[in-house]
Amino acid sequence: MEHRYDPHAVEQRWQARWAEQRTHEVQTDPSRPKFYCLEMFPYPSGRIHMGHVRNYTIGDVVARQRRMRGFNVLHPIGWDAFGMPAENAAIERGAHPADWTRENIAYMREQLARMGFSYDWSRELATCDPTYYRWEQRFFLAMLERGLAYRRKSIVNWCDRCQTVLANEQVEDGKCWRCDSPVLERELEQWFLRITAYADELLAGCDQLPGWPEKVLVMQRNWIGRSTGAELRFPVEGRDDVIRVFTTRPDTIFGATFVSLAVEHPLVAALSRGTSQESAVTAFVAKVKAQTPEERAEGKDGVFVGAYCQNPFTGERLPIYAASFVLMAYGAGAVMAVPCHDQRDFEFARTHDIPMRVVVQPDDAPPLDPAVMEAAYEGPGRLIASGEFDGLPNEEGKARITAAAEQRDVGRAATQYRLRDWGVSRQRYWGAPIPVVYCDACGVVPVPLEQLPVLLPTDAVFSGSGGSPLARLEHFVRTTCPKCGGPARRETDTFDTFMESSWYFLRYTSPQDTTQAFDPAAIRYWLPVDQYIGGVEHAVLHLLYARFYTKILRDLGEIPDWSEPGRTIEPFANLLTQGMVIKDGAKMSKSKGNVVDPDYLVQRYGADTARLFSIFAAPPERDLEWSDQGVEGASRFLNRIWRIIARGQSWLGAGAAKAGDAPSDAARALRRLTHRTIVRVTDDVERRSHFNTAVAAVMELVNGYADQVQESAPEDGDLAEAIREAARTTLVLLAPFVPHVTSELWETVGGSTALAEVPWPDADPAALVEASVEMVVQVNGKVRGRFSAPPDTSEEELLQRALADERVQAQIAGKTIRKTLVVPGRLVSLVI
RNA sequence: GCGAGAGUGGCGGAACUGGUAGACGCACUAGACUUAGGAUCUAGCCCGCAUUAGCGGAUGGGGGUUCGAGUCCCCCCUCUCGCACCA
Repeated sequence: MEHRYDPHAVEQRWQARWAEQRTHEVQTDPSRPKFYCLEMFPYPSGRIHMGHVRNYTIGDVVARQRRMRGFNVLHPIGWDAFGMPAENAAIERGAHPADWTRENIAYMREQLARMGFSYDWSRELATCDPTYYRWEQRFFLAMLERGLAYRRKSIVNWCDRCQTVLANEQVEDGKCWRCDSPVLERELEQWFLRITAYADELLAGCDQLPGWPEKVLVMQRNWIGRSTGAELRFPVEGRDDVIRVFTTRPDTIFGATFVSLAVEHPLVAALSRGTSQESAVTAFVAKVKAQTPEERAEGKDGVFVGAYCQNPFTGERLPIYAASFVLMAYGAGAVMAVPCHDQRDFEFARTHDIPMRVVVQPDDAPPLDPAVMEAAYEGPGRLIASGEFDGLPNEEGKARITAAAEQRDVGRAATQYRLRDWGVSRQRYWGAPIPVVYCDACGVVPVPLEQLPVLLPTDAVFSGSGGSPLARLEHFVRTTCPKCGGPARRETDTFDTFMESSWYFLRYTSPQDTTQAFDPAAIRYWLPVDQYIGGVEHAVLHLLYARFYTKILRDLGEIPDWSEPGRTIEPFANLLTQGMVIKDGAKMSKSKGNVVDPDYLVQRYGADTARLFSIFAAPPERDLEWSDQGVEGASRFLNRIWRIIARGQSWLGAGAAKAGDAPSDAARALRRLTHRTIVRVTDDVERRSHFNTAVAAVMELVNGYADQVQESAPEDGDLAEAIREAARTTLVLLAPFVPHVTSELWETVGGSTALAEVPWPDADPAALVEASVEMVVQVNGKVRGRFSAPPDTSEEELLQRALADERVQAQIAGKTIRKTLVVPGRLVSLVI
């Protein structure tokens, strides 16, 4: 072996061997237990960054450890290859998005290989490949057929910079998730997927994912935003129209004193027409529509529309207002206003001088008086001034009033969701074409299955303006109607790229299949993903879409349902959301100039050091603060192990010495340390996902024997054997973290099989037994002494030994012992 | 405002079910080896007082439960993230 640790030579050697022997390729093999380990696939932006290094190292540790555990481990990689940066590159430097993407993939593939990640490269896929997206086009047609995909004109989020529509999930703080420019509203014909039809199932699934971080589940539940209540109908005075409102508080119907409509509500214009309010309403609507969403959120403006409706329960005449805070997109775009029991209505009523009526009176409180109330009362209580419902607890009132509304045909129970259908049309080139054509005679016509895939043309021109490049390609746009044979035009929008990332993890199970999207047997064997790892930024976007897609593909019959009876199908059993890599307090980014290039790290220290640092510096879910010295420390540790093995190589590799009848204390102690470390590391990796403490435990082990490794073996044969075991265990336990250097050293110590094939060790319970444990003596809760005793010492004896301790004696001298407590194996507690 | 999470040495972080607070690493200090070392090895390293044993204090602040609290309960403060007029 080399005397000096040369990471490059070592890493090249092992990477070449793994590639040559296809070490990490796997087959679907139902005779073996499986483990599907997946990291969120990268966008081929050009080069990998530290976030990738961290994400993929965590995944690789899991994958390699589970392999050693005997699992058949699927650990694939691919490329989320459609998307805007490719198109922007085309606009900026004239590179074709396809070429730009291909070159980036080639480079990043090399980078990942240099990190030593144990992927099954035979399963690599890229979403821009027609052999991939053709299946997506087919899924879409199937959804279309079942009404799960539909087209409608709608107000959409428009990013002017990206020249495209954004999904609700892609609007952050009123800004584009990608480029941060303000999002505008536009009215466009768009394709939607009916994710709202799956709202309840998606919600139910949240309760069946114990392996997910609570934080992510909470975000998903909030995003779906289910609320239950009633839809009530308010007839408009003097017209046939009816205003439908959604309310979660049907119990307060007797307190409704006005009704508010969104400015976009069709009745606003209709009702005000011809009244004295018409001009005021027109002006107000124009003003509100011109406001940005933030401006709109500022105030609680409104105007009387000049008409009245009728409270369906009291028959009372209620004025109708147009109000800025009512959202057309939620519920029916209309609200029944109960000032005394809703804070917004309260404020609105105060400014517009609208009457207020208390209908819920809290128990054990003085009667509420609208004249002196400073805020709406939104808590529980009993109904008052509510006719036949008086005296009911308000929760019961909800049910009773809803039932009554149904009986009188003025309303019904209703559920609302915050979740909107997923708009999937994008006015961009670099995406999967939406497989429909428009025919003047036949309308919207799906492209027949046998004509799939609709290929993305390669000869588009990228100017960055004038809309989608596809729309300007006559040869693409112009086609014939599959139904009538007449002239027709192709859809020129492409799919949102989240369409591709919503099912890639399924395709990995049979990526080369040209006859079907998925091989059911492979899906049944591999799914669900046992461990999914990625950034929290996908908590709602990708992770919600992927869950939705899985359920929809089940319903389309594309995949078998792998879920247990009574549970909903879920793609990812366990989710680990890793934190960001930050430097100088900020996320690494080009614009901040605080980027550390993984290539530089690998060049200077080697991949193993980069891997070790990114694992050791912080627990995975927390942010990792970059530290140059921390990297040095990781490198130093690997060098240290190298030196230790090198020093003892003449005897560390020798065969097992005969164990003596009565091993020395030193030998026994080291064995105990070795096996305790096995327990800790196994638990940290398999159960806790605390990889940083797993590494720390191995460091402690190394500290426990390092100085005993000299050029020749110690005289004590049992100790020599204990050291051999400790050194080998070090390499085995570290193998998932730093696979190259440990593989190399494994050869040095005479490992006969490749380290990656060595079974993960089990601790020997006998070795864990301690000859004696250290006991602590507390006096009034403070540690005053300690002694060693065999673990099976009786409580009385422990107490006697505690009392005999000199320092304890000093503390209790002249005092009365009022209470004693013995916790065997831990401590003796005295109260004086 | 609502929801989730977090506040522990100079720093990253340990302490999983209440039981020796600060593992492991970084930085720092001293020493050894050295022509030299940012290499390596040895020792020290929460704070204060004593410095040889010891004593007192300390996990954002304040209360509480307990023989015993970083850990459990209540109140408050700060930070991070998410959602924010959702009727």
